[in-house]
This record gives sequence, C-alpha cells and structure tokens, in this order.
Amino acid sequence: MNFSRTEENYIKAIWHLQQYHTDVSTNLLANELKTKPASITDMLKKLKAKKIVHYEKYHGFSLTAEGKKVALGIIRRHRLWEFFLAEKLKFDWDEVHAVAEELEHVGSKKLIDKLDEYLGFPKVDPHGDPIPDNQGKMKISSSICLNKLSINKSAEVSGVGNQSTELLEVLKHKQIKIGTRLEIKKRFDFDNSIEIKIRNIPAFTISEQLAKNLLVKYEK
Amino acid sequence: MNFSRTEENYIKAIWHLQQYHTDVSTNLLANELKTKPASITDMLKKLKAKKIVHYEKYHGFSLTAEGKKVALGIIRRHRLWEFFLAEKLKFDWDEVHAVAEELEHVGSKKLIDKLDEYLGFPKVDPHGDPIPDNQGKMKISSSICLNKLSINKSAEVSGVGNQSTELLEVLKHKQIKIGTRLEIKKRFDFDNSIEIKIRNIPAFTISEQLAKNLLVKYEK
DNA sequence: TATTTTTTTTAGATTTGCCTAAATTTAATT
DNA sequence: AATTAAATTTAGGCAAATCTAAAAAAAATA
Repeated sequence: MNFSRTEENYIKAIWHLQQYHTDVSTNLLANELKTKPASITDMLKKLKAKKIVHYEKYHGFSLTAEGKKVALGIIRRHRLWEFFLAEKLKFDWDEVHAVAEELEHVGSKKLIDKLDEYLGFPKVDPHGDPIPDNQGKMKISSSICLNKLSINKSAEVSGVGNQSTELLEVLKHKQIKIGTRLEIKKRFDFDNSIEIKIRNIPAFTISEQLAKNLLVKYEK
Repeated sequence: MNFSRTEENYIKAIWHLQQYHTDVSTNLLANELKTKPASITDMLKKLKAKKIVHYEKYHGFSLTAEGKKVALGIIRRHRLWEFFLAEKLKFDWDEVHAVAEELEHVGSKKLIDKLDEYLGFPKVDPHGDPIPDNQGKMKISSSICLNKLSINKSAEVSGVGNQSTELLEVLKHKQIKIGTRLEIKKRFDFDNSIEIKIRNIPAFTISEQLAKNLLVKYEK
C-alpha cells in the first residue's frame, strides 16, 4: 500500500509517541504535529480504513502490526539518511534531522537498500538511535534516562529524547554528544538539576528537563 | 521564493520543452506532464503571478529570467542525484532518472552544495547531460542528433533526447550508452532507418525515431 | 471571407489536508 | 449523583491541484 507524505508523518509521529506513552491521545498527537485536534480525528478515520491504526471514536488509538511495520520503514529511511549526511556529507550532528525529514519520504525500496549497503549497514544513526534493518528489525537500546543514573556511576551518552533543534543546540554548546562519557556528581533536590562531570571539562550543572532528554548506557 | 513540488514539475517541464521548441503550447505541456490542458491554464496563472512565466492568455507563454534560474536549480539537483545514484550506489544507467525525480524536490541548498562537493563537482550526469554549477551555469553541449551525422564518421554518444524508461530500455538492450563510439554505415531512405557499427558488435539497424533521440559528439 | 477545426480558457466539481466553531462524550470535582 | 471541565468529534469551509464539459478565441480550410 502507498501512503501520502502527510500520512507517513502521522504514522511516524504515532510510533514515536508510543515509545514513551502507553496511551497516545488526540491532543498529544496534535501537539506533536503542530496541528489541530480536529485534523487528527480526520486522519485517524483514514488510517483506520487503511488498517494502520486501531481506532474507536472517543476511545483512543494505536498502531496495528501493519502500522508498526510501515513506521519502521520510515524510521529506517530517516536514520539511514541521517547517517549519510553526517558521515559522508559532513553535516553537523544537529543539522541532519531537518534534512532527513525530507529525504525519508522518497519511497524507492531499492534506493534505501542500496544506500544501506553503501554506508556499510550501520547499526545506529548520529543521535545514537538504532537503524532498523531491511526486515524492520532493530536492536532495542538498553539505555536509561540520565536523571535515573546512580551517582558517581560512569555512563555513555547513547541517545537523545527528541530531535528538536533547541535540544540539539544546547547539547552542542555543552559539548555533549553521542559517545560522551560522564557521571553524576551531585543532585539538587530544589529543582532536580544535576551536576555532571565530563573528562577534561570542569563539572557543570544541567536542568532536570535536559537530563530527562538524555539517554545513557552504563556497565552493570 | 518557495515552490510546491507541483510548481517545480511545471517549471522543469517548461524548461525542457523550451530546449527543443521555440513555442511551447498548452497542449504540448499537458502532454508532457500527463495532465489536461485546463490544469495547465490554471497553473500558468499561478506562475505568472509569481513572475516565473511570461503569459498572456491565448498568446502562449515562456519562462522569465527568474523562471530559468529556478529551473536550472531543479535541473542541478536532479542531475547531481543521478550522478550520485549511478556512481556511488551503482544504479544502472536507466534506473537513475525515476528516483532522481523524487530526490530533486528536497530543497536544502546546503544539502546540494555539499553533495556536489562530495561527488567531486561532476560536470555531466550519467546521461551525458551537463550539471549546472551552484551559480546555475553549465556548459552547453556541442552535440548533434545521430540522424544528422555524416556517413562513416566516428562519433561518441553524449546524451539522450529524453529520459523515458522506454528509450532507456531499448538503449540498454542495444548496448548503447554514454561514451559509446559508433559510426553510421548506411541510410535507408525507405523508412529513414540507419545501420550503425559499434566496435566488437556486428552492425545493426536502428529506427529514425531512436536516432533522433541520440546525441553524439564528433571531431570536426 | 465564411466556415470548420483546433487550441485554449472558463465554470463548476472533486479530493486531500487543514481550519474554526459548535456539539458530544468522557473524566473530574463537588 | 449532579455539575463542571476537558477531550474528542462533527459540521461546514477554504486552498491546492486536478478533472469534465462547455464556451471562447485563434488557426486552418474551403
């Protein structure tokens, strides 16, 4: 089945929200897509007819198995292009997302599989997110949110909570990127901010919000 | 100024037709875009308002200087992607066009300029067509149609008249590609077909139609 | 030149995706 | 349980791009 660019964006957005919310609501999705709730309802009817979402009015919605498969296809395209942009075209880490957002809608399966091969079948994109293979399978990252990390425990940044330019900008400024090793030195209960230490840089404090948007891997 | 995907396709099509026709008509463009004349009229009004075409109703149309500039930008993107697909992803010569048709609409200027650099600033695409530089300038090919080539004169295939899969398929089958050296051995006045000879292959005959769609370069 | 044919344009509908405003349903609170 | 508040859906409209059918203009032909 074929999907319009708009349908693809809805499917992708639902998939992303489902990663962190068991119940994705109309309002939440409207906010994510910068559109109005009424538009969401319209599209849900369309996607239900195409068997992409389970949906009963007033009672929520979620991707079907088929919907998830379609979503992973889009995610695959997006992340492969991100890898290409960073690795081959030398885009900065925080610039790749916006461009990949466009490239991901070019549908040719052959294009993506050949690109994958050309790039050497990469496993993660420049943000540390796993890239689904051509069967739609990907490694589930075993990372946790930085704000849940124990004190004085060394960990490695493995991903970011979202791709907003605002987030990526602050990370760039603070010299935090995928692969950065760090540990938590102190927690401030007042505002839940945390002090972190990165090698060769003096310790500094980051907000709870930022910590919640950083995923880290650590040795058990 | 920004253009929708559809507007870009119209602008590109007009540009292409202007290469071979001094007067591009509504019907001709409708045929090229596989759409109806009424739709052409609608779009011409829009493009006139955006100063992309000169247009007076019932009296024809043509690209403005600005329109040509926009067209060359699209051509540049298209041909760079074709080069990338053939050179890096090892697509066959006759498969690149359809995919590039999609990729060309991704607008980021930075993407295209970095791609250009990554590819080593190529001068011609896999069909032998010149690639405009980032100023919109390109070498005008000095080739002629194969059916105008003198008999027994060696020449090199430098381009094709159009990008239809039908044409590219027959060329592939006959082992004719960019760079192929050939010469005309005989002309048949009955149907204007011509017999050509390529090194290492027995001479064979091609139709007038095919010959008209092959551009060749030759030493004077 | 008058008439026919062809080309082009207009008028009115359709589809997709979005909107606002109003209605409906569910959830929360008293 | 009744009322208020929040979330969701419907109704009706708009803009882009398309179509068909009919009208208008230009070109070709008698």
